Amino acid sequence: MPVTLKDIAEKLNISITTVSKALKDYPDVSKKTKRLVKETASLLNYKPNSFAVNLRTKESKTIGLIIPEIVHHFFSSVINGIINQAEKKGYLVIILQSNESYELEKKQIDLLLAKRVDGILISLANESTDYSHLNEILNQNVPLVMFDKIAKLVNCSKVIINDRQAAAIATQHLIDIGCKHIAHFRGPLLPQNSIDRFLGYKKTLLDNNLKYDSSLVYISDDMSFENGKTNISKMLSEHEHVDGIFINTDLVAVGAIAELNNRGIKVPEDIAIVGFSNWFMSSVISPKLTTINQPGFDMGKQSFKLLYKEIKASKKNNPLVPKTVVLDTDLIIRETTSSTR
Amino acid sequence: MPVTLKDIAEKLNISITTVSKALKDYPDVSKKTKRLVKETASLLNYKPNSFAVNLRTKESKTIGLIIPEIVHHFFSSVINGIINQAEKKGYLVIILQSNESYELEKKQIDLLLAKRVDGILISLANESTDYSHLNEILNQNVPLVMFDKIAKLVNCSKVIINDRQAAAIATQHLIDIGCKHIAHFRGPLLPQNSIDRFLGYKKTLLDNNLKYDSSLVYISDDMSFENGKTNISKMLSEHEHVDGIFINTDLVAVGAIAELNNRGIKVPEDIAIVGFSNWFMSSVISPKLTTINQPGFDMGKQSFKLLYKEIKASKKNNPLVPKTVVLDTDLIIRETTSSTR
DNA sequence: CGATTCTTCGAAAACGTTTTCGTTTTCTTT
DNA sequence: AAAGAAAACGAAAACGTTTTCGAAGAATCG
Repeated sequence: MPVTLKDIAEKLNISITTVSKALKDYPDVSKKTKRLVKETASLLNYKPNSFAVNLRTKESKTIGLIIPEIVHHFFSSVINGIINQAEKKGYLVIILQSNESYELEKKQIDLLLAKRVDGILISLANESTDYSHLNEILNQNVPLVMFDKIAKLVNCSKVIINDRQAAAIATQHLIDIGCKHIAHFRGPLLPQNSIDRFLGYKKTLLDNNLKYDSSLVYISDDMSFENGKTNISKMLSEHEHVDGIFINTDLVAVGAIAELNNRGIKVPEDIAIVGFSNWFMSSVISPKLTTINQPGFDMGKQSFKLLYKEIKASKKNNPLVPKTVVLDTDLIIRETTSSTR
Repeated sequence: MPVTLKDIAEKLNISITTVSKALKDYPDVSKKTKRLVKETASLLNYKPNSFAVNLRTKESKTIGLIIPEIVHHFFSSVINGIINQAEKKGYLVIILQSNESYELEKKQIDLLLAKRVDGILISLANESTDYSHLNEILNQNVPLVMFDKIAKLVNCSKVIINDRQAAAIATQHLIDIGCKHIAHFRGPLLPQNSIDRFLGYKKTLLDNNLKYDSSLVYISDDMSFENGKTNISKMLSEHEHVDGIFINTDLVAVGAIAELNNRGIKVPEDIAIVGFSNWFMSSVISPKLTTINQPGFDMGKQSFKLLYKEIKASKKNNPLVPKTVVLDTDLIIRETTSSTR
């Protein structure tokens, strides 16, 4: 049987109240009894019963995290950042997966609300277009912070990168090294990310007086390695003089490079490539991929920091104005855009 | 304010007891009141206060998971398997990271015990050689299951692969395709995994009447990409006619391949390579890596299943004999060992 | 020494649920 | 209609903690 306050109290012949207060350094307990209590507490190896503490204090020092998928370099980096930061503040993290499904996302939120977590961090599933489940969180006065894949319309704090700007930098880089006919492999139509990256690509072309040709934009529905290969094949059969491609995600870019290698098309000499996300694999393939670094760890860290502030404010019943943090990305130049062109 | 049993009771002018029993379908409540209670419960959107339930039932339907690192393809697959299976049984998962540090591992265990999770899943840090912290878990009667990186001496259930056999299969494959001088890049000295893989390699050489040469065994301390490159360099300067390498982990193998590519040494024509783990990247590099598939998702699934049984048994105060589940691995033959040799 | 202020302690309520066990009500049977 | 059995309900304790508020004892001051 675990030892309780009562056990300590009986052993010392004092009241439970005094024991509790002694352990929490209340001013109305004498130094002597404090010492006595603390000694026997550690002697008996006393650990407060967190269930009782939760019930009494109405908080569990636990937060929930919902992400589209765990097995994904970017998201696991985010998780890492969140857990690290949370631990520093004494919070534990329950992780759930939406598998990019709206229904599942909804269910996971219900689970977390039922568990009465102190706050929720979420990156939306691609499918999610209805936001009632998110507003449900806010209605119950549970602090909420969204990151990466967000819904602009939901009134909560957010942590994102400037996708549009990052895409512009990537595209500009291709232009700077001399590319004239730049294609784009974009992500699915819905998520804000792929829309913004596409817009950044398009605007940069126009800003540089290059013509925008919609037939040079290919969609990768599932952002897979295969997608990269098939998109390249399609592109090569439809266009002759493409000399650069900005590709939404590294994985797709890696597929594209593999197919180009197969066909004996030289990267970057014939076609230069810029990816997006800086997955680990990008630096170990050949040629190494130039890409946009997406700061996953930092995004996790910032997200928790924001949530933490909200939790503290909400305890004081002191609503906080939602805030959006935009993180810097940077262009990592590697072999797929550099060499003697 | 969240609605409680009391609210429902007052609204219907019955006792809290009856409300509670009605919601849980006790037999001594009439069908009529059950209907009434359930109706108003969903009307008021009643959600049981999990803190109170935890305190009363002494369980939280939450388990803890400690792994060396999250940003790692194999471990994130394991996490995925665990979370998936746990959810099916109504359990949530708190994830912590040991960063391969013994001290941190100890601290994380304390955190989980303080939270009073219903059970703990752990894969050990490489550093861990002292097991008192693990026995502490067992002493407190908290169910414990270890997976992948285990301690044989701790008396709990375990889920592992047969590292020795897998290494034997990998080495035999190299022999079968004609390799005569096979090197081994092993992991650190401590973890059981790298010991077993080394032993599998050695035994297979001897079984095939090839001589075992300890100078052909190189250690990768941190199992990194760089490790692979430096090991190759060292090996090439010390040995001339190595024609095959069995490498403990895919990442190291990828580094090795990169260095061999740099030096114009052909894989697999000059040197064939077999990796270990089947990380995602292994199938996207060139040449594609032959490797041992380590079933991460399934390992997570089996680990939770075992833990679940232990939790149920422990509730009945009915100790369970620890069991060790050994999962199958398979050899995935790709380009680094196949071609026209 | 009496009155006042500090210092130190403890009784008790509260958090919301589950469950035991006794009581009341209803139904069946003769 | 009385007695017994069955069905339906509720009082109360318990889980272990936190915190308010009052009281007792010790110290201070005039």
